[in-house]
Amino acid sequence: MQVAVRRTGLTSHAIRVWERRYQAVVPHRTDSNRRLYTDADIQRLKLLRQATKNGHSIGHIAQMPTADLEELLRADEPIQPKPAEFRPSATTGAEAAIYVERCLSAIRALNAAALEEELAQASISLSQIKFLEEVIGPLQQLIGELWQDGSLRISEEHLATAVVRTFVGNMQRKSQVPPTGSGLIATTPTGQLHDIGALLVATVAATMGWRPTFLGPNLPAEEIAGAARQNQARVVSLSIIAPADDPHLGSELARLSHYLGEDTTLILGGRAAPAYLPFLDPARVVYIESLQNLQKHLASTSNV
Amino acid sequence: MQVAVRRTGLTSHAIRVWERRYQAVVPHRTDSNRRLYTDADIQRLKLLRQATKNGHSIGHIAQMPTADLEELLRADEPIQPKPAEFRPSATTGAEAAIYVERCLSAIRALNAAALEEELAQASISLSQIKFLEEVIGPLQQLIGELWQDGSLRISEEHLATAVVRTFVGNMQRKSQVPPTGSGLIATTPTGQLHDIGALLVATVAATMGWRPTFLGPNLPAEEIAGAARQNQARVVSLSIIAPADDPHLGSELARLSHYLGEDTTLILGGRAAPAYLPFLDPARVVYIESLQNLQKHLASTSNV
DNA sequence: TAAAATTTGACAAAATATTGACATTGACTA
DNA sequence: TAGTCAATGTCAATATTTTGTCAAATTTTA
Repeated sequence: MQVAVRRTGLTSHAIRVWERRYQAVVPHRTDSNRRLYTDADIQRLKLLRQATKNGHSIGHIAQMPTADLEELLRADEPIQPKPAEFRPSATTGAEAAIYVERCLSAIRALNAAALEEELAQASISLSQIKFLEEVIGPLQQLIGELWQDGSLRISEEHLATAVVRTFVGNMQRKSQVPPTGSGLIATTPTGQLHDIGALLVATVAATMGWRPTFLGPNLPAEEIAGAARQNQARVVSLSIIAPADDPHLGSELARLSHYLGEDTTLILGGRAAPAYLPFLDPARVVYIESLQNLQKHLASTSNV
Repeated sequence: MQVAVRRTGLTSHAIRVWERRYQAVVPHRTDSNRRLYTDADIQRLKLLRQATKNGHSIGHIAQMPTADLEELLRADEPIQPKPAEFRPSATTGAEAAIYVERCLSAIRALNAAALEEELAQASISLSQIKFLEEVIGPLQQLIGELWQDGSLRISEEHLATAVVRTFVGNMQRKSQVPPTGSGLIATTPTGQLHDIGALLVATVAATMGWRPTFLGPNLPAEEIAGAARQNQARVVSLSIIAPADDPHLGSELARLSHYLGEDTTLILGGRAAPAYLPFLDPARVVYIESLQNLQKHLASTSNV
């Protein structure tokens, strides 16, 4: 299955040869002898790939239990020191909301370690895209609203931002598959100070084989265009949260669109983004309202 | 095993020759005669490497029990910081400078992956405190200067900030030892927008058994005091880079000092910090000019 | 029919191991 | 002062193993 290829970042040859030589992953077959990989198989292949990238020889690790592989990676990359801990799993729909709730409690307690533990739990128990879209996204929004209210202290907001940014930044790094795809710039334009949205975009792009470059918030049009050129980016993605009536932003975006080459697509996302679409040539810009949408769009563009 | 090379920072040649000549570490072998290192082997190699860097000859220490090696390194530590014109520190200083140079190249290429790789290399090759003080610190300063010059683009600065922050944030988390010590707040006061310095403080504190809370930049005195109270922090650390003549900052600091309980120490660090010492009661504030200094101070305070 | 998947055998590139040599360095000695 | 020598890291040459990729033949899918 070529789905496996896309999701693991391995070549089909490699997957088959690992199966043939080491029985690293032995998938089920259809009646017509096609391989059928489960999510667990995919996950295991990803772990194997990561471990081999860290220098382990495939011959040695191919037969390890998956749990040992996770342990191995944790030892190599001392970035995820959290041992999993069992917890009554909530109903799938409300599960994300529960995590958001718990995260907020940790923030209120100014407890960075607890917040991080919650995020780690959530990211394990949810699929990546769900985690980003249903935990990180709502959490950010909630923090923003409470902050507007005045019912969240600045220090609480700061702590949350610091922890979330490091966590998602790690996710991006960890989920980077090999550089098969083209470049993508993720940032926010002048006046937009919140860059977590752009970081989410970079993370999703990384898992899909793109080569994302995250440039943080508040970047002038010229800078964005320059970076896009230097990185030969085929996509520039901007996150625009608020306000919906920035008098400069419209022209800034128009200018950016003008600077970008014909072969570079502009993607806008974020709550306030629709307000600025009229400033742009509809043929040159794509508005995405969710990360799943982004995922689809990147998938459809990547082969061109 | 190539893993050994990556995790110890030694060359494969060195590892083999140490084995051949001194039996420093004799790993198990596979059927096909490949070396297989255990975690303990790796740890021992790391210790040996560190010890040889401190000037011990490998021939003398290669056969020592691992416990003695640890002892040896502990004994060396306090000696290292002292001699400023000593040769070892000169060589390692040069080594750090090389890393800084390479990091800058990666930044100029807008290559986040390369930058991160350099940081990882440097952090393996240098002791933690040196890495923070001689690589991260100078790199931040260099970036600041180039940015003032206008010879560093905003996008480059943003990228560097994002990568460095994630990297150091990870370090803090990873080096957190069990929470034996008291609480510490690391942040910057109103007007101070650069928070990497505070992050460094949190990292050093984490390694020393303190329980640091990093609150990001630009926090009003009331917020800082509130967070300190809530976290029962015994130390509040502020990083003050520039400018040295902020008209509000003096009174802000005085106010903060007033809010803090008698048992809470205020630590100031950063280039512009000395300018604001006159605003504070000398008995209630400590100025630290380097991370090593901070390390000493925390060590002397922690047992009280 | 064209594209994609499977199997098998083969091959080339990369990694590892072994051995011996070489250059540098610092200490000791004539 | 110059020379000797041991210690140490690096390198080259060669043999062996490991591993990713490819090509060809065949089957399945769209």
